[in-house]
Amino acid sequence: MPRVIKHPELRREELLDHAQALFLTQGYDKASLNDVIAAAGISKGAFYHYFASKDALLVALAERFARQALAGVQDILDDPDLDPLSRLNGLLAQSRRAKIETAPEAWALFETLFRPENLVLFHRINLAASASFSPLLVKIIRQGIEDGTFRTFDPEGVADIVMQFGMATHDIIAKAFAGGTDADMDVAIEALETRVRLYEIALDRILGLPDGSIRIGEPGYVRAVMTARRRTSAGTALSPAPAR
Amino acid sequence: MPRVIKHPELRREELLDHAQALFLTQGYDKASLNDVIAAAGISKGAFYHYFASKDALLVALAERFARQALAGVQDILDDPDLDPLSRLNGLLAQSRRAKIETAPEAWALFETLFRPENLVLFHRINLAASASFSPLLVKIIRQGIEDGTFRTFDPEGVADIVMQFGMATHDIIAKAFAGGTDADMDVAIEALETRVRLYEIALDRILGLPDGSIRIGEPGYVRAVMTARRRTSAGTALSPAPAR
DNA sequence: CTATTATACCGACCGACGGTCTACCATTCA
DNA sequence: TGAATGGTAGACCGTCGGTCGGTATAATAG
Repeated sequence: MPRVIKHPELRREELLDHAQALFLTQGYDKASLNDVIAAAGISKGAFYHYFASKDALLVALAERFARQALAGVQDILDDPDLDPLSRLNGLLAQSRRAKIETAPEAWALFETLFRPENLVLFHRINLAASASFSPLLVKIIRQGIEDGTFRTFDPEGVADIVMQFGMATHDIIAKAFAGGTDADMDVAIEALETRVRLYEIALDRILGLPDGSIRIGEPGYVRAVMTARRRTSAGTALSPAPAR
Repeated sequence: MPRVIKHPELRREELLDHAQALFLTQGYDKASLNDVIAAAGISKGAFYHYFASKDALLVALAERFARQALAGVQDILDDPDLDPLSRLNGLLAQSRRAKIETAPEAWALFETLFRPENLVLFHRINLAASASFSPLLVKIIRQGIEDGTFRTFDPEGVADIVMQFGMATHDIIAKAFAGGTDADMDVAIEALETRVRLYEIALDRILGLPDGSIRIGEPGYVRAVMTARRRTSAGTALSPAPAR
């Protein structure tokens, strides 16, 4: 193997890129370190120069995901004109938009992330995301309580519920696409649509808001987005490698 | 090694017992098949006579857990005199009671189950439990809607939320005990107490009930149980094996 | 009471895994 | 020019989940 020397940060990012592709397509356990280093065109020694273990690679990957997700909502966080309810709605809607509408690979990513073989990876991302987002949610909720918009005695608890609902929604989205036929998917979309409505109303009531205040997405939004996706990107999803 | 022949069902249960102990103390990944068969005093060949893979062992274990949990609430399910709200409350309270108050090993189990190394095992149990319990919850909620007690348009969604809340509570309980000092734990208990109250109110409102209808446990219940636990069973928890 | 088949069990063995280690090459700075 | 440094290579190690050929016991049939 020829010896190629690259800028360390570039190497690191490359490793994360290849690890991401392999972990998502094959799962964390099934994708071996040898696969990763082969894809990156690098030796074992070089790998262990950058990461202490396979697990450390996973953690770094999860952190990168969380960082990217945070960057995606930074504008909403920074906007000084937003009241707490609008900011919360913006966050909820954006988290949906970012993962469904934007970069095709981001969608493929979420479609893939909920497969059982990616449980560990998903959990790590979840941890990293919770660590980043929960404090922000708590802050928003606290502001809402102060200015009288929200009414609750447990901001942290509500923030957790918001995160849970968000994750549950993604889970359902993934399952909707996992189903085979178009008819299956229509059923799944319908279920998702009502589920999102339930989450909206649940959050309204938990936060002491009038029904209809929390808007994760307009009614019909999910169906519109997903049928659009279905048209434009059939086969875009990351698929498991055919053989090993 | 002498050849000992046992009744197949007994052997199978024994294998599950040893697997349970090892998976919980060391985690599914860290506990090797060799550990399991050594503990069970059995050969590799014998193991693969009973289970197709290590994963199959995990699935069987998860199913056994779910079966036991279901058995623990069978009386509430069967009681013909319970109205939907009482039945739901009974289920919620019992799920807490069973796992906190009863058999010491059951408690140690739940304390252990939330450790990161048991993620996979936990997830499998969760799946099995959801499969068993969700339909029952849905049925109860449907009845409540029919007789006018509950008001919601998505019984399945509400059932999911109930399960989520239940699991989240266990998570918090485990963390409360994981903390080191007594002061840490007092804080954790307080947090758990308010969190349970939040879940109660959230479910009230999601189900269109007056606040205070859902009772997961009396106020102060968590503190009482956990301090009792702390006195009687310090060190009962399953601890990781010291070395390998 | 055999003969035969089915069942429970054994343990050597396999390829692949994550991880370690030594050697070595390329650059930098003395 | 040469020593030090940090990135890189790949042989190697112990262990893992899983396979396989075989053996002992139990069950059934003739």
